[in-house]
Amino acid sequence: MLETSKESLIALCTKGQIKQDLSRIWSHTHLISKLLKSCVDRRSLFPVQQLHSITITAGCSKTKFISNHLMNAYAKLGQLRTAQNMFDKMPDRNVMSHNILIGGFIQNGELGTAIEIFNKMGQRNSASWNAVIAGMIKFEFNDEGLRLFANMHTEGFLPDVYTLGSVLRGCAGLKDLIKGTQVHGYVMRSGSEFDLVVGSSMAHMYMRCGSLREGESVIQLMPVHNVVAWNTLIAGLVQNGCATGALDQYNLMKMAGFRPDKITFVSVISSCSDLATLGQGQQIHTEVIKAGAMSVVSILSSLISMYSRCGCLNDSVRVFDEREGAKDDHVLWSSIIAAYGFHGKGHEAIKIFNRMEREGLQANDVTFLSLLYSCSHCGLEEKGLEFFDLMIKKYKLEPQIKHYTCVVDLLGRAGHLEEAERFIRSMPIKPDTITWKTLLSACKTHKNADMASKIAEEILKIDPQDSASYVLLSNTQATAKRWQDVSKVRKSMRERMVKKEPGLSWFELKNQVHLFVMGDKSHPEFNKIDLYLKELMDELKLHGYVPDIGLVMHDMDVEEKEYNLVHHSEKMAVAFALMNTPEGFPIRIMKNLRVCDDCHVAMKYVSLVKNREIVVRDASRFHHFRGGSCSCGDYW
DNA sequence: GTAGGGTTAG
Repeated sequence: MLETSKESLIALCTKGQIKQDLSRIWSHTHLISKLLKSCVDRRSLFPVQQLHSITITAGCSKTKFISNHLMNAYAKLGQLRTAQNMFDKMPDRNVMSHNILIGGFIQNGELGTAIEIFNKMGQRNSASWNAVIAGMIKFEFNDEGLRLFANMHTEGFLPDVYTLGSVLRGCAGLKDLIKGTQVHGYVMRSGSEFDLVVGSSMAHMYMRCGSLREGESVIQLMPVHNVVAWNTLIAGLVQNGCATGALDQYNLMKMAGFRPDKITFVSVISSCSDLATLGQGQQIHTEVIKAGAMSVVSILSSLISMYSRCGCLNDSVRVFDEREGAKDDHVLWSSIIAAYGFHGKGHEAIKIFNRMEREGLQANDVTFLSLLYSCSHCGLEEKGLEFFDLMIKKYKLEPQIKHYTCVVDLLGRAGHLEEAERFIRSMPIKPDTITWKTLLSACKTHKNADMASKIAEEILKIDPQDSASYVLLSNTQATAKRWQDVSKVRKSMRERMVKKEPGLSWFELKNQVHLFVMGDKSHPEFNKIDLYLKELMDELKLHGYVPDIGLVMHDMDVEEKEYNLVHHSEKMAVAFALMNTPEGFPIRIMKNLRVCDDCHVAMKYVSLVKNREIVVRDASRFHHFRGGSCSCGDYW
């Protein structure tokens, strides 16, 4: 049929390297289909065109088998118009021809055209359904994808592992636990729960819906694992706030003989960010270098963020400056802007943004969010409002709730409380509890107890169980010495059974994390710490420290109040750190809530009296205490 | 043909 010899055909597609398995193929048509496939894998279009003309000369270009494969190659290599032309001219299209074209359009982002082809198909098979369902879910039309899954079922097609994988991804995208659990039922009935892809997708679905336990058990029940299954588990743990568990699984994964890939690294680096365990972060950074992955943009952005959140801004800057690979990736620029902002260096953040504009890089919504955040955290109200304007007018970006909340923060921190409230009420999006809480926190900073009560009401209308708001409100009232109001807040908390989130601080010593819970005596060295704390506080008092007992919520006498204040988790952590580190060694402490006023004052005294640099990361930012003052300028 | 990830307000 074909004049061209086998060897020259193979040479054409494999750059002269004749492969054993290819030269064993006898049928020319079979060989051509194999060669086309290899061209797609190597993403080279030229040999495809060559093969096309050869088949035309040989007169076999119109056979169904060959033309389907040619069309597939064109479609996969982005030559959709050519593929469609062939499709239109095909005398006898079959289901496969349709499916190929659908897949091609989906891969090239033309979902609409793919759906059109699907709708016009007279006959479909499971693969046709799978292709459109996967496409819909890929482009986040999850609802539509799931609807199609139901249609597929009513038309008598049985879902296979491809269908189930896509559908589970759709449920994950929608965070729809109910639908996801129903699909779990299908999975069990079809006996595909042990399939690697289905299992990982299902575990991912559960974890995205917050069902950590179910996700873990799906993974554990799988008889065979691969890197993706491990990654699903590790990422699921971090995303559900279980960073310690993620790092444990990471170690187990390595012990089981799996090599972490870029996605594993991203997840574990982000765990170190959450825990602010610098030592482990550095260790993983070394592993990344050894694995030769320092040019992967997602890893670099995680590293920049990790170092910043561990209190080492210099290292963030170093990773950014020495970045290999994509120098113009806007995510890296956004990361470094956020890193500066996290440390209260708004002017530096703005400089980076200006450089970004000069270099013609496209800032996106995240860039602006980081920028607004940086401005509000160092009192650059005017600048921040300018950027908000720039974002809308010049960059044509539609602000999201997060951006609006930043603006509220900008206005509120600067003391323009009424303007902030007006701004919230005039927003085109409905404010959420976070937006209101931002304003409430500004009320506390500026000691406006009346407004605080009003704003707290708004929040409790949306979420009556929001403990942080009760605490903020009560603290604001306490600052204004409105004791009756304080007890009113506490009463309603009791009535509604709202529990205050306990204050936690932790400190990393020799790669081990020591956790301190407010008022908790369970640390093995509690007695020693307690004794040391007492001495420390007395020493601070000699230098002028006065405990701010107004902040303690409970009805107690002065001595008890002081005792309570002394056992705030960050004070216990700093005592433990002072006891266990050499003189002059900087101390890094992390806290889950915002640092309280009294601890903030005490830390300043500690840094002065003990001549130590203390870095405290609280729920919203960093505080660098040195020589009796704090980098936040008492503004947090 | 299929799965898992990064920067981001409080």
